[in-house]
Amino acid sequence: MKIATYNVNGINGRLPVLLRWLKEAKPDIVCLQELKCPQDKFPIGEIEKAGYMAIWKGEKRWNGVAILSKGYEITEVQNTLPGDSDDLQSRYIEAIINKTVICCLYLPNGNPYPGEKFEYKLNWIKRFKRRTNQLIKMDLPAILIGDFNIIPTEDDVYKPEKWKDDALFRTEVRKSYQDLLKKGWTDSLRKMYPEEEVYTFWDYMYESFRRNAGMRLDHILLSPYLQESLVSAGVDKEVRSWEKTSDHAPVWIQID
DNA sequence: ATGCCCGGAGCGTCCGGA
Repeated sequence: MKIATYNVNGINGRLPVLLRWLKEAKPDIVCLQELKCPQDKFPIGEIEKAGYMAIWKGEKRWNGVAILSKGYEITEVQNTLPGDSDDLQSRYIEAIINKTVICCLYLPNGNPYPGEKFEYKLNWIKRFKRRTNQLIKMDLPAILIGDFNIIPTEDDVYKPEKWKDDALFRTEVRKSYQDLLKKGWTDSLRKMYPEEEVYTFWDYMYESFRRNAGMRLDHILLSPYLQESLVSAGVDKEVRSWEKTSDHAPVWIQID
């Protein structure tokens, strides 16, 4: 089973790129972030024509997450992250597909630091950890997948010294990612590529892609139940070079 | 390197992103 995540940065503007990638990469399950479309503007017709079922949680202008599946039925578990009924941002959707819990997330960016947005990010992480700890206790096949907006280590960004006080790289944010790994979650891309440079995002500005000034923000974490099932993983970096592309590239794993 | 690029909303020019 091939499972992928792709921050599309606007699903309607990105539709030709998304459909081309789906056709070429043939993932079974896809988690999308930054739909940037209201609930009733999700292009479900085109997605179905491409052979996928979908569930999604839109928002008028920003955020928005979706889960696509080819062949396997999707059972939605929840489409908000529990723990704050005042939080109306569409950043979390969870489903069971092929007996596996798929947690699709678009974790807040948190910039500028310090400030309200950074505090919102820390709170969101706290709520997320409550859910991930529940899943660990249940000892079942589960996957945390999406745009974490966290650069896990100094090896995951082109010039770490420039990002010290950025919300993507602050020590407390990095620590929270390491805490997930300590609880038993496996960073699948890092497991498959322990030494290599793995970037998933390149800014539109400053010719970042040409200079390979990238960072690793999109992650796929496996519950202990699944850690021996990981077969392969990768980043479809060439998609970042296509016309009218996203600033993120698709990331995928293959599990037994 | 963050003034520089994008998408969305909507029609001038913001906001948010990372």
